[in-house]
Amino acid sequence: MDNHLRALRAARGWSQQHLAERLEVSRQSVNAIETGRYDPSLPLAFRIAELFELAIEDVFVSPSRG
Amino acid sequence: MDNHLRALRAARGWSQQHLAERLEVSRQSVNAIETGRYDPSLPLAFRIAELFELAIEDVFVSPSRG
DNA sequence: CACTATTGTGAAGGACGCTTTACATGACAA
DNA sequence: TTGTCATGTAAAGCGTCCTTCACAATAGTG
Repeated sequence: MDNHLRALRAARGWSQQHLAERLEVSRQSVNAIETGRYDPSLPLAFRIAELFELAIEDVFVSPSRG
Repeated sequence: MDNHLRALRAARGWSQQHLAERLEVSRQSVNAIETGRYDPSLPLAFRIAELFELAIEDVFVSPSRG
């Protein structure tokens, strides 16, 4: 599942470390999601969307929608 | 994380088995999500929202939003 | 009664999400 | 060169997601 996390983070000038702290996850988790190694859990996806004030569908891209 | 899956399914008169087949998961997975035993993965949450033609936020309720 | 449909749950196993610790790289400043 | 920051990745461990097989309980039908 694709996502726009790196672009959203870069647009705010945040490091992975800073984003991880705001999300209360490890820096490695942020990195893994950005590099597509795995998808976040649903609760973490909610926290990410809320932090960026976007809908989950605007952060994560369903494969069936391209 | 709370969700409205049971109500959405009931509104369409579907059994857990029928919903599970449409989502391509097991009946036990549907039951576990409905009874709150665990949250779905993000990809499955997308499939559920798409099936009901709703936003993920309209199916699953973030704890931080009550 | 027997039979079916629906739902809830348990156990065991595989794959994934997230952690901590750790090491390596490249960019940039002193 | 030395030091720091940001990033990428690996390993080990734990809990979660999802599976199959299985059994129980309830409700409705014959």
